[in-house]
Amino acid sequence: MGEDKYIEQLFMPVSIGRVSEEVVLQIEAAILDGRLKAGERLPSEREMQSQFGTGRGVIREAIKILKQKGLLEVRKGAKGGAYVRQLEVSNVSESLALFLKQHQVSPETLIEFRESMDRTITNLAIARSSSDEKEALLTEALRFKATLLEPEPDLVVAAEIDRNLNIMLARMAGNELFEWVMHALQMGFSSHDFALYENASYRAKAATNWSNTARAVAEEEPMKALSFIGLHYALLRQCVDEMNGDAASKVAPFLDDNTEG
Amino acid sequence: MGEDKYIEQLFMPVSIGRVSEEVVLQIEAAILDGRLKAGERLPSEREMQSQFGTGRGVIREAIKILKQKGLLEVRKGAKGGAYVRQLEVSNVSESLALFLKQHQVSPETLIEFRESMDRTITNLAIARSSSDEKEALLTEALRFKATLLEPEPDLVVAAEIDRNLNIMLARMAGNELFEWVMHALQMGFSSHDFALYENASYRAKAATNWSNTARAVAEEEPMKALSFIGLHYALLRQCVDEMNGDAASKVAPFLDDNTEG
DNA sequence: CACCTATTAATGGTCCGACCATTCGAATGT
DNA sequence: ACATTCGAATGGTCGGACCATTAATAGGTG
Repeated sequence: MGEDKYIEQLFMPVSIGRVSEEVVLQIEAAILDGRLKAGERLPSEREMQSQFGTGRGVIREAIKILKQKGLLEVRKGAKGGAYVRQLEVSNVSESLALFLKQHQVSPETLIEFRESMDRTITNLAIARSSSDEKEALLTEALRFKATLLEPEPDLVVAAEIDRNLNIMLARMAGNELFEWVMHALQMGFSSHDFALYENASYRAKAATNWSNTARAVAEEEPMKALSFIGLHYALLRQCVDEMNGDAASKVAPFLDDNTEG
Repeated sequence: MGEDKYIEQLFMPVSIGRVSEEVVLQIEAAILDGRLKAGERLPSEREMQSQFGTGRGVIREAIKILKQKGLLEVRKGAKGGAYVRQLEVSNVSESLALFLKQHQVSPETLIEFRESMDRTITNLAIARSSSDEKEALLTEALRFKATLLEPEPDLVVAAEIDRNLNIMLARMAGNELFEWVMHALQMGFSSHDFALYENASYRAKAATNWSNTARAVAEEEPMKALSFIGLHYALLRQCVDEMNGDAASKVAPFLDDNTEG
């Protein structure tokens, strides 16, 4: 009974404007204020229907929206219902990826942004991460190289490792924001990364370069690491240019000289 | 009639899994594939109801979700309906702001990230922006300073100018991503910026510093500009620390010496 | 007693039909 | 020619019904 009282005080009957919007706002406010915490369960649709003094369709639409926002998780069946959820990066990532996709951001714009972030991340990662983390990064980079140097490399697996390497490095920077933004960018970027590994020549260079970068990080050599980062993006730019049919001669041909350090 | 045929081919009757999800996916795919372009109108709910072979509630929930994603705009009345919309940054911003709010990101995390971006942005802006843009930035910075140095400064207006200055600078970098990410961050950050201007002492320093930064950009002096950027964030950190009751002594007291250059 | 199975109740998912509110455009009347 | 009125299209809301899924419970079986 006491619990019913709490719940009854949680929501006010809807009065103004678009009813469903109002319901969304009230529930969202309750969550962000902490009145509803992660893991807690909202009343059933039919209960809220009477609490808000509205139809069930309105409640359902509101729940769907909040679910889409990532604030709720809906389970069906007995003991089902809407549960408050901890927001995840993937929600932001999806939103950004959708935006990038519809806006047709040029590859160069993405490359430039990511390169600038990678440089900052690399510096921070070298300064802040533990030696264990640095070792783990190197190990993963070597696995990446091994995967790509096989006669018939599994590009799907390689792309997955590549993503993971980027995320690992970002996490080592010790600032969640870098990790999240990096994560978000990769969703709107993966197609280009993929292109880099379809060409056997670039594939080898990029793989070697990643392991060189990881080693420089492990050895706490920021200048070396940044050099390799630069080379990575130079390769990526060259590859993208070639795919677009631009004259490859625009890029320095001596990029071919990349060898194991 | 020909148009009806097109529309009929756009959507397939729903078959698998959660029906509403399927409807969302089909419409979203049609938009992202370009089969539905911005400004175009979707069939009415009742038409889609029969095209998808489902109930109207399902269609409504799907439309609500796509509206929340920012892909659709819904108008009521005759000639109303769901219209395809161009995605805006604010969608990403809101998503990110919501995330930051629920995750209680520490001020230092945000400051650090923004400072690193600001440094990159400043370099790019100096290199790429036109002299007209640089002049405009300086003019706005001076207006900002004038606003803040009044006896009773309007903090709301000041905050607005501050936001605008940041966006202007980011735009001058010539890469939309910086502008967008900056825009997104400000929504989860404004409270702290505000704090900086509530204290009269910080207020004067920050205002002067912004105009110094803008002048350095206008004079194409990147090193100077970056110095001022650094000072801005040093001030912000000090201010945040003080508000948290931490020992202010942790910050160098000679930050007080900031004067007009 | 312990374990498996069938029943039951709660809940979200879907569908239907009705009515309201808003908006546009055409018909109508000055 | 202009203003007014009316009708139709459309989204918004409501209430009820039924289905599908799930967890808990009751009951049977070893």
